[in-house]
Amino acid sequence: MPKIVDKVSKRKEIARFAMELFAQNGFDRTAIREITARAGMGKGTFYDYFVNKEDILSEVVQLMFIEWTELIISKLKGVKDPLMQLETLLKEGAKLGDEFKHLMILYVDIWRRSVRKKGSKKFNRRFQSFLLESKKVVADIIEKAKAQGMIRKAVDSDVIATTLIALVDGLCLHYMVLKPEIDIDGICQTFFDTLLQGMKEK
Amino acid sequence: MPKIVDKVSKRKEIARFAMELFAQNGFDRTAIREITARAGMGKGTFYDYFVNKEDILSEVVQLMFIEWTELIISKLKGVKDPLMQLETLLKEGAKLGDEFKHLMILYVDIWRRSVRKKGSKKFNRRFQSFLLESKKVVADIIEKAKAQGMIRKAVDSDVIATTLIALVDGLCLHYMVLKPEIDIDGICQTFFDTLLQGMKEK
Amino acid sequence: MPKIVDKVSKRKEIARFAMELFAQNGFDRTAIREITARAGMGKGTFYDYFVNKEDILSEVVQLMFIEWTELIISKLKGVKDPLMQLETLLKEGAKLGDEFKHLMILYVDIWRRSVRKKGSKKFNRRFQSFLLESKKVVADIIEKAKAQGMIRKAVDSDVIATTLIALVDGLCLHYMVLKPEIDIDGICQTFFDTLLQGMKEK
Amino acid sequence: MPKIVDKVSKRKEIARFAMELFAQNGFDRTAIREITARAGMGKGTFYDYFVNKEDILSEVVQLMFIEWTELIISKLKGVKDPLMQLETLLKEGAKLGDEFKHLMILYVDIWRRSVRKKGSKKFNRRFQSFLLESKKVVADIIEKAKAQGMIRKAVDSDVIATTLIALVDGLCLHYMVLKPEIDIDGICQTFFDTLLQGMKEK
DNA sequence: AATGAATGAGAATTCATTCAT
DNA sequence: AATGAATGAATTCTCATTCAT
Repeated sequence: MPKIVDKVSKRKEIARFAMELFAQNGFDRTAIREITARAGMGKGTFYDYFVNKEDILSEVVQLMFIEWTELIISKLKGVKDPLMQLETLLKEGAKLGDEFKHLMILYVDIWRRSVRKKGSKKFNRRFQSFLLESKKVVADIIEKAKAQGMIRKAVDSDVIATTLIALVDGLCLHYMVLKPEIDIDGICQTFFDTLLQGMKEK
Repeated sequence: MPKIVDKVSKRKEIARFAMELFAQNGFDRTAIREITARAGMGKGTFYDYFVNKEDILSEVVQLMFIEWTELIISKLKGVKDPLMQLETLLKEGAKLGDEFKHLMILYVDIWRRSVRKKGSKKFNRRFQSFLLESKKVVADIIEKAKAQGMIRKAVDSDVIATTLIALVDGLCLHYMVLKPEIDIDGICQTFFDTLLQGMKEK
Repeated sequence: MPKIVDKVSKRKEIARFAMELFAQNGFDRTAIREITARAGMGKGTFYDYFVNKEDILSEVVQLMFIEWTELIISKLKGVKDPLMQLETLLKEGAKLGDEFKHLMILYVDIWRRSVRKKGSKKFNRRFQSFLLESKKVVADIIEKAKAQGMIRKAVDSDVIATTLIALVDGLCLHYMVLKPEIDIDGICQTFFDTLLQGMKEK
Repeated sequence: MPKIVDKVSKRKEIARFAMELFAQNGFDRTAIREITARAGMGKGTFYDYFVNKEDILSEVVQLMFIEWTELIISKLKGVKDPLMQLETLLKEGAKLGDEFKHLMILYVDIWRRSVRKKGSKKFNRRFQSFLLESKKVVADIIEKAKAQGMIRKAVDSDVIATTLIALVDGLCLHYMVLKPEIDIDGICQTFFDTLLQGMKEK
């Protein structure tokens, strides 16, 4: 009997190495050879765990999703007030590309693939789930704020969640490119105050 | 020095063909041969106008900027009320990837390159200018709204402009990936109303 | 030594699965993994029964020989007259590639290997036996025709058998490639009549 | 202006090198690298002349056709009597694999590809033309024999030509595999005499 | 005896870039 | 100035075979 390998966990293990490389050089510019070399295995073994290069992306997306979520959760840890949570999310989210540039590079790569509709079914499905779940997390926070009477009941939590999430992504991108010329904290603070004003009970 | 002028305009001419191809297939997946073939010239001639493949990107960014700006201007044409202009900008901007998917593909490609800091100096400078100028256009509209007493004087037009621009980019991306599951018009409308509420005189 | 017997019969069993695959995709394009998968065994086990990939070919040749022979016998079943048997052999043989294309693909693959002298000793020996035995079957029919006074005693049954067998193979090939443009039945009929004329008592 | 190359003649030149290699090792077992190495050029240059590996086969088939035809013509040169020509054709044809084993190996490779219908349109068309033209040459000789009253007018020259060509191919194959055990000259002589008997005026 | 994990040589193909003309 | 012929490094992927368990 040969050594029995947990294919699922080895997939994840390889994907973790791949993620590092994709983050550094992008998906297209990372060769299978590099991935397997870093994982300390033979080139051919890759294909025992992934049907082709594309296949590893969906695994990496899942990994990034987990990493991303853990990051956000750690940022929100200790913040109790729902409104403060939203503000933190915006501020910290916008700066994510600063602290975790490698993740951001991978993230944009994924956006690019997804926009071009080049990815596999599995890849696209996973990425969409990621986006939708992120939105749900934010919507839940807004609902809590509503429940605590901090903002109007009429506020559409889904709409605000969608826009906040999109805004975080947008700011993240802009901040990365314009970094020194932008006071990201001030911008987030001021904008959030203005939006909050609009969400409060008149 | 008429020869110099020729070089410059030929650069632009070639870049226009390149832009079409980059928009279709992305930068990496477009071969020099394809560009020169479409431009009706020999493959080697490319290197008389660009030092390498990377070099053509900065030219293309400028072109995209012009195209992009003209697009936005045409969308805003006829809209007189500054607030309506902002709303239109948001709504139409978010849907740009729908109507002009090819431009969007190119746009994300450029974001990717820029975030990775892989581009040339010239390329990055041009892209930054593009972002800053876009923001300025929006800020001017907000200033007009302030001048007409539609919103509070205290509103920071630069901050709101920055966030709106970033939001447009973010929504654009999300919309492209989640298209069928998102009521983009409704979202933009509701969000803008809320934000506006926060910007109005109490 | 029951184990020995097991090995032999398992060889044949595996070879039967291999034959199907070789017939479909050719020897070179069939992977060991496909064979073992279809045989419901582990990939490594293959090498407990065959020294290498080449080794399975000789087993397959033998199998094909049996299949082939059964096919011919079934075609001749019911035909009593030796001359009619020869005619049937020619007609049906030439059309074999039509009805049993998969066998034909395998057959040509084997010819190719044999002509190139790339095969193992065992493989070549088996293939030669196959050809010689086929000839013998035909020669026997001719002898019967001679015995019944249908053709001249002077006819060299070995020569005619050799040429008829070769002709069947040749026609089979040509028919497969030129199929729609060839009236194979008419050709066989006319040719056989002419040859028969030459074999009959003057 | 760069060096101007006659693409058509260079194609043929490369194909000639390829033919040698295909003849030795078969199409599948010949790497592009080997072809270009023998042709004294870089690996990439191959694709300036052929769209892919398959593409060179049709060129090689044409080459083989020419070589084959010249061979047959040289064999028939000096033979005036049409019947003798047919006999020569049969005898020499059957032995072709002996003298020109390399061509034969290539020939069987081509048969294999054609039977499997794996080849490109161009390849298949060329091979079919080759077969049909060969048949026509033989049919013409038979017509001449008829014209000179050597055989019955009623003989169907097309049918006999088709079978003779097929027989040559079949014998060639059998002879290559069974060589030492076969008196090919005797077989051809005897068979042809018998067939001739059937074709003569009663 | 049986197995499947691991391997790496080797295949076809692409393409930015150079350079002789 | 313009060109296209030539190149070779690099890429993805396949698969017969080995071997530890």
